[in-house]
Amino acid sequence: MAEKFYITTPIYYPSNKLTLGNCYTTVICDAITRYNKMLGSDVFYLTGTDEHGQKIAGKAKDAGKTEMEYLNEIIADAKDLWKLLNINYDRFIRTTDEDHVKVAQHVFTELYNKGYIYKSGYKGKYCVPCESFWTESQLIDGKCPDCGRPVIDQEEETYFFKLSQFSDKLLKLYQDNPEFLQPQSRVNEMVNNFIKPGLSDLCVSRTSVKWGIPVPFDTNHTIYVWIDALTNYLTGIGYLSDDKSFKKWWPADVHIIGKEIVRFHAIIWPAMLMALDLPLPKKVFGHGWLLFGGDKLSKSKNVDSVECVDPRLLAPRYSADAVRYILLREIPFGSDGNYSTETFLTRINSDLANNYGNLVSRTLSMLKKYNASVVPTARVENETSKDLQTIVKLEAENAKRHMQNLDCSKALASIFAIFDKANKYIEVTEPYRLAKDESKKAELDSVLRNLLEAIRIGTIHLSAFLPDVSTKVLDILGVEAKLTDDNFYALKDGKVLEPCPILFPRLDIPKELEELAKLNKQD
RNA sequence: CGCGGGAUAGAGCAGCUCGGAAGCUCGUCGGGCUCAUAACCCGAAGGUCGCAGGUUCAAAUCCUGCUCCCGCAACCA
Repeated sequence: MAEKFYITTPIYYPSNKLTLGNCYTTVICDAITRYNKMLGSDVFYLTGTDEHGQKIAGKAKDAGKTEMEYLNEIIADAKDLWKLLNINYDRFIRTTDEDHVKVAQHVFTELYNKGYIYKSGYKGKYCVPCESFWTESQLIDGKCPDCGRPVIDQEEETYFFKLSQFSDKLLKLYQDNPEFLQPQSRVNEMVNNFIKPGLSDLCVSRTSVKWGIPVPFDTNHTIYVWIDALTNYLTGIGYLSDDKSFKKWWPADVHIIGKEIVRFHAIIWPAMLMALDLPLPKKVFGHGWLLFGGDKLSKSKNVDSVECVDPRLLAPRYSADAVRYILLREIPFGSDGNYSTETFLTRINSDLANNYGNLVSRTLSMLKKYNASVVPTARVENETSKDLQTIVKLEAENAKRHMQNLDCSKALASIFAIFDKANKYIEVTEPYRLAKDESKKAELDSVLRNLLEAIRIGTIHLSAFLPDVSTKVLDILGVEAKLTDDNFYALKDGKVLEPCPILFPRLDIPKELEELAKLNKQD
């Protein structure tokens, strides 16, 4: 019986088109999904969008559209983007989906009936034109941080969730389950910043925000973001609508999120689930950010004007695999990482074109020249071949181990160590020299065979990360993307291999930078 | 003293838990090879490991103080 694995991205806020930063989380989850499937797990991958709130309503109004008109356009773009990047999600959930509205309302009512939600008042600084509440600390020079206009004291009737009751339970959760929130530093942050000082009750409804899900028993209120957004993880797998599915998938195995929303997922979300008597997710992982020249890539900052970071432009030009690769490889998992177009292009050249692409190319080329493209059967074992096999197996194991820790970056480093070793193996064995001596034919065949097997094993692992190129190579080799046993010789003896096209053309980086800058200006 | 993270070769990072000859990738320079996508392989240059003290036979690694950068700071995802 296959093990189940339920993984989620956050639901993104579509106040603008999704960014490369959103792609980061989504691609990571996709790679983890594919890898786990390859290991034989039964995986459910949920992603989607959080579509309510003041900002969306305002954006739609500015564009002269209804909320749904506005949202449908952005969501269509998001889905196109995921298609472009080969994202294999199982469901794209929208908080405006009918089943989700029911879940959010059900959860709100349930919490109310259980006595975890009560009605009270919320006092705060209010900006009338923006229709937004702000805290004292958010104000800039005592004025609205959004529009810079003066704010007034205002009280609003709201419902509160008794978050304050959960401090001890959350502390115990972290203590009993060190795996629950990762990386570990995030736990300290939560405990020191929020739990130790004491949790306050949480405002869970608004009367001032109209674009939202109505509180079912008090329709003057809309359900505020927390209950609306977080419960998507329940809706996505059939809570209330498909009991069998829900029982199969819940609890989530991991919520992959950005570090900016750790608080919601590590404090509010488990508290809500405890109140509902539902099992808690097994793990919440708060990853770092894609930094762009030291800044966070955000929807509000106009980084596009500085450099091209639009995946919609990069993926068609350099392949989805290349975009996936830079995201998965360059940022150490759990920390922030720097992104720049130059790094991106350099990685394509050095890792994808030179290391991997060229390895495949030179191997198949030698196979064609020296053995008529036929997979050789000879197996002359010696120290060199054993060394290659040892490293390949070791790094394959390392990749697997890193993926158990969700660390795509390190897993890819291990996989590329396989290709690196194969390139060195060619240097040591000098097949082109063996080819000149007919008495060395068996040795030559053996070298070619070992190279093909190393490529096969590395590429199988790679297929979770770079599905397009891996499929191409594995098709040529005639094997499936399955992590099987440790057998080094799995290719079919005597199979004739088709020639391989250039997998990643080498780029002229200065020229590409120039062209990208031009394309960028046109937008 | 609000909390957390960071400061290591031109760039990006690892090493710090459990002190013991400073490592990886890219770039630069030199050499080799020729199967390959001017690719591949080998070698070299380049660092007072943020600053100042302390512990120790020995500190990037432990302790103390300081400087600078980034994020969070409760209802802004």
